[in-house]
Order: sequence, then C-alpha cells, then structure tokens
Amino acid sequence: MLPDLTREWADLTPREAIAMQQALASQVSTTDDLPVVKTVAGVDVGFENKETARAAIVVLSYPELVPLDHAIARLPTPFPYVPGLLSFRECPVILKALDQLKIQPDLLLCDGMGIAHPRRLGIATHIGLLTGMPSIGVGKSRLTGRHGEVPEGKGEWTPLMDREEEIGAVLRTREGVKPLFISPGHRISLATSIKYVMACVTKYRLPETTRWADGVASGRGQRWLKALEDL
DNA sequence: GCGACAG
DNA sequence: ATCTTGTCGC
Repeated sequence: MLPDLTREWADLTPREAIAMQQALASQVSTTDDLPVVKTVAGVDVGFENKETARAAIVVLSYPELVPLDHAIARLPTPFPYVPGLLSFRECPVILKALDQLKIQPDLLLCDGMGIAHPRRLGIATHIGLLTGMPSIGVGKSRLTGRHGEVPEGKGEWTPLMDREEEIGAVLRTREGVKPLFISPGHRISLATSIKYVMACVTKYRLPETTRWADGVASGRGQRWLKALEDL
C-alpha cells in the first residue's frame, strides 16, 4: 500500500514544497539498480477540469511491448501547476493508480523530467523515491538546462547540461521529429534510460508506454480501453 | 529588474 | 494540461 498524500500535501505552500525537494535530492540514485526488466509501464495524468485529476497507467511486456495490465484513478487536484513543482500536483493520483495494478512494473516511464530539474527532483524522480521503483523522465519539452543541436538520425542525442553537470539527454526518437528530453528518475543511469526509451519506441515519436498511457488517460480513452479488452 | 518556465 | 479546424508534409 503506497502512501496517500492527498491530506499531507493538501496545505503545502510552494515554499514548503521546494524545501521538501531539497531534502529529498540527496536520496536520489542515478546508478543502475534495476531487476531484469520484463515489464515496463507508462503513466500519464489528465485533467477532467480544474477540480479533478485522472491518472492512467498501462503495463507492457518487455521487450514485446504488449499491454498486460492497466489502471485508472481519479482524485481532486491538490495543487496548482507551478513550473518546478509538478510532482505535488500529479503524484497523489499516480500513486493511487499504481496501487490498483495487479502487475507491478519493473520500470516506470513518466511524462516530464527526472533529474533534469532545478533541484534534481522532477516528477519521475519523485515517484521513484516514493515507490522505490526504477523510473525515467520522458519530457516533450525543456524545463531547465542547455544543449546544442541534436543530430537528425533516429536514436541520436545531445547531452542536456546544467553548468558542468549532465542532467539528461535531448533524444531524437525518430528522424525529422522534435526531440524528447530524457533524464534518469531513480535507480537508473542516463545511458540506461536512453536505452530503454529507445527500446520502447516503435514507429512514433513517443515511446509506446506513454502513448498507451495518454491514450487511456485523456480524450477518447474508450477506444484505447477497448483495445485493451481484446487481449 | 527581466525572462524562462515539465504537465 | 486544455480549448480547437483545417492543413502542410511524408
């Protein structure tokens, strides 16, 4: 049973949230410490309105990428969107969804950043710390850090730097598409993160994990859920 | 003081 | 994230 943060985080101020991130940062590990990966999961959070957050998680077999399990959870939105504090808005409902899974994944890919964050505590990292699960941040745009041009070829990447520190990779998952911002969440290195993200990419820009998750999380989720039933 | 700013 | 139609390109 994962912690229910709905209450604990209810009256958190941005200042307290930042202090919490700074306190947790020392516990993050970017050394590979994962089991043999037989399952990977993607998680995504959508908002039905300003009031309600909805998380969807889909577990896929690895390396086949066939859907095996899924969960959807809803919870009141506990925190406004503040750049750098995304996890306080989305973690509670994600934990609730994770608790509903029959199959706990070996690796979790989250929308957003891992350590590529001002205090090295993006949502993927925070979820990793809360669950103990190896995690990777897969962002569609940049939060922080600098980088050079990204080579055009599929699988090519450029380091994302904060001063002298390598905090992630700007990865071209397909030729001719906007690159993704990949960073270690917890219990995984950058090189290994890139490897698993590319292994989850088939013919689209986004890895299958996140494609399944946000297909189920938002909009026309019924269409995706029906596909899951036909297993 | 002026921008930048995951989802 | 979410609101939204047509449209440009492979």
